[in-house]
Amino acid sequence: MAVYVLSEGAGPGSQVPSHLTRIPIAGLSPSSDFTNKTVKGKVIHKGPLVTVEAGDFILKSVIHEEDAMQSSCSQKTSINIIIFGALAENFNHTVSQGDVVLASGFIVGKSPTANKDKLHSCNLLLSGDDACIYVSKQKPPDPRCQLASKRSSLSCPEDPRSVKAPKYTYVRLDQLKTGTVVNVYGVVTFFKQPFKSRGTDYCSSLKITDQSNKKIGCTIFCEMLEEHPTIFQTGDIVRMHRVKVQLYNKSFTLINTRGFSVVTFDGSVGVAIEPRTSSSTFHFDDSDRRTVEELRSWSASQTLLPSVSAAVPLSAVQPNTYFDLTCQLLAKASVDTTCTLLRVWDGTRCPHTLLKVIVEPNVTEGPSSFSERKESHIANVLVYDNHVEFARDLKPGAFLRIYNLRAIPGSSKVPGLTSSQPVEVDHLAFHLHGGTSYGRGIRVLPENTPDVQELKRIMEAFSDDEEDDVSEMNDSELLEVWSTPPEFLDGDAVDCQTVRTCRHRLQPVTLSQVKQSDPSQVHHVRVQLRSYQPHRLHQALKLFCSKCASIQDIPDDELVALIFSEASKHSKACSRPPWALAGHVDLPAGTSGCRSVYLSPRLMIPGRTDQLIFLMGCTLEETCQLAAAYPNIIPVSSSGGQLALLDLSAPCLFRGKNRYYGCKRCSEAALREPSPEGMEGINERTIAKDLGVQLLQSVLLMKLELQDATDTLDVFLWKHAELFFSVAAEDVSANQEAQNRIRQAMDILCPAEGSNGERPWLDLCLMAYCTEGDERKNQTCYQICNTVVVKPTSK
DNA sequence: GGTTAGGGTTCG
Repeated sequence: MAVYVLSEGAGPGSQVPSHLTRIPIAGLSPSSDFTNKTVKGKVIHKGPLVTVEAGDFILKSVIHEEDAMQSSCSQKTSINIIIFGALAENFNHTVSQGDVVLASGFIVGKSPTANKDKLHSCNLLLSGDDACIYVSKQKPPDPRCQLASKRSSLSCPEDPRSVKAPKYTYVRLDQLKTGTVVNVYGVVTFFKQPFKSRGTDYCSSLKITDQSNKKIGCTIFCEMLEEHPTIFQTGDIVRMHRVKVQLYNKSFTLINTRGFSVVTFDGSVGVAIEPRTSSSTFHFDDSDRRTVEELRSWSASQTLLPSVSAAVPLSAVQPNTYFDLTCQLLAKASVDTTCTLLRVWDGTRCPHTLLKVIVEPNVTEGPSSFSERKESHIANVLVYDNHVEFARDLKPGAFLRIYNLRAIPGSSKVPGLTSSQPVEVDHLAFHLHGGTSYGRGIRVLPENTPDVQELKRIMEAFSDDEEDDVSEMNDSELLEVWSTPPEFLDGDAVDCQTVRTCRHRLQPVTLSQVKQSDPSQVHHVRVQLRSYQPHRLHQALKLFCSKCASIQDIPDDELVALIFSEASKHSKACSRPPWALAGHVDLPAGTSGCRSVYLSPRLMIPGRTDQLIFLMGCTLEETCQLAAAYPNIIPVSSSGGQLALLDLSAPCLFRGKNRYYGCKRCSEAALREPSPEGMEGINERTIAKDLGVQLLQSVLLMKLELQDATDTLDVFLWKHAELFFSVAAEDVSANQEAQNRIRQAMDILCPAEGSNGERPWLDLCLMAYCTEGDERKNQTCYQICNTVVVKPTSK
């Protein structure tokens, strides 16, 4: 007694046991013997599953013989079939209307409904061990059927793997149509952990992209947390079924609809494809596997996608940065109603002195003290507001990822019972601010994730015994390991000047192996830096347009100064735009005179009238001086009697020491009145939007020559350059400290010829990819990814 | 069945 699903396309006949013979429906009569006989028909009606008593069922169906054997129009070729017991339940799960079935082991009875339904005068009764139904799926059935096929362990007698589940079709993100319900695949470029909405559900917010390069926002409302996407980091791949395409703010958004389901995969090339889903019905076949692999490979080659991970180990945390921390919770304590202390570690030691928070032992969950050495590896994380509720459910021992954690230097203002720790410059405090901006939140990581496995490996190697520490090795030992070719080194034995922040579980390879590998792969290497370009680090700073992907040098100051002086020559009285108010601003002391400015009356809010000024007739030098006093300056000049923006070769905006440029190709720049809504949180993005300017982004671009015992290799440092140096590219142009940080890092990684410094070994994650441009088509390039320079521990 | 939100850092 079973329902067998036959493989697609083979036709029911080919996989049915050969001792069975098919007979026509029309010729059935109650008296005959039907041992080893079958009838075949399409299911034209499928009744509900009726429970007679617990575990006993009846189901009525009608099949129609389409390729009627020896039949004429007048003959009855549709017949009722009544199925009993577990077979009925099985049939209900497996068979859909439209399927073609072949039944055997039946009894033929007299149909009591023949007069009413005008069907065959007989019916087929299927019950007991002899009854059998072979199904040939004719169309994609309700996806819920897959659950049934798993539960009831349906199989085809010849080949269990031939059970074909329906094939879903997936819409590329540039093919979305408003109002349709679609299935999609995408690489996550932004996400928020589910947070409580004002309604009844939790809300997940994410943005995804695919090979079409379209970025689509998605909003998922589900009451149950487990129904939400299980996203651990940007770069993860999601597959969503039954999301509706809506238009919001002229952009498509995807929102879950009835029957929504989502599966998430790790997005890294080379990591096992393990679906993360709460859905027990989910379907995954070779074509899904292919899709995931293609998206991984494509994503790895995209320099425009956000960093694969913002994850930084405690050993590489820099003050004044936001980062993601993968860690284990050791203990926690409620500080007050809006703040909870999480004591965490990741097995590495932060070179900065960390803030100490003292709480009473009786409010601490988990151990209230640790060995001195372990204590030095523990970070105190203060989580606020909405995160307090989430933290309440966390258990010591859990593995966590804390998103958008902020490292604040020198802060001693901590609520509750704190030590009277003096404010020292090097003290670092970790805050998870309230809200969900930038995906702020906490997620518990399951034990089987690669990240947690890696964490455990590091933690197991941790010893409370100070002597075991590698840093305690004497110089001659260090010299010995440093002069050993990298392929002979144990992965952890050397103090490396860099650490990888990725989760690829890859064995390090040599550069010669890298060169022999296929492109679109990720490699881990241990190398030295032989040389790098440009040596004048300010030349490493470029301007990048995220819209047209062009990259250009930062305009030379002389050129910019020339544009300003030319513009100021032509700055005579001109008609002001109807919305603007005209005024004057005094030049800084030491220079004489004053200059025309224009203001928007929308900004004439007490206390903030000078938030944004349009400045006319100033030299570059004067503008820079005024930028110290006015937070936002837009240089303008007179053009044809009208007030106009300067040529986009010059900065379109000064904000303090920062200058912002627009893309000439992608901007439709014009002087427009600032939008009032922008004034609440005025910044370079809101201003650029008002002016129609596509802002150029500061990026760092360097070429590094790597070497090991086997070969040398030129690689780029671009997409993850900010992570590598722990600086914001934007700061590099205006901030001496950021410039020094890069200079110092490069001096350590690649000491100048003749200096005493040894070239340190570097653990790097390298991404290989093919260039797509016409000129250098199919050339393999390499970029350093997921790698952070570690500063030597301050003595 | 309809609603929630619609990314863009902070009180600490």
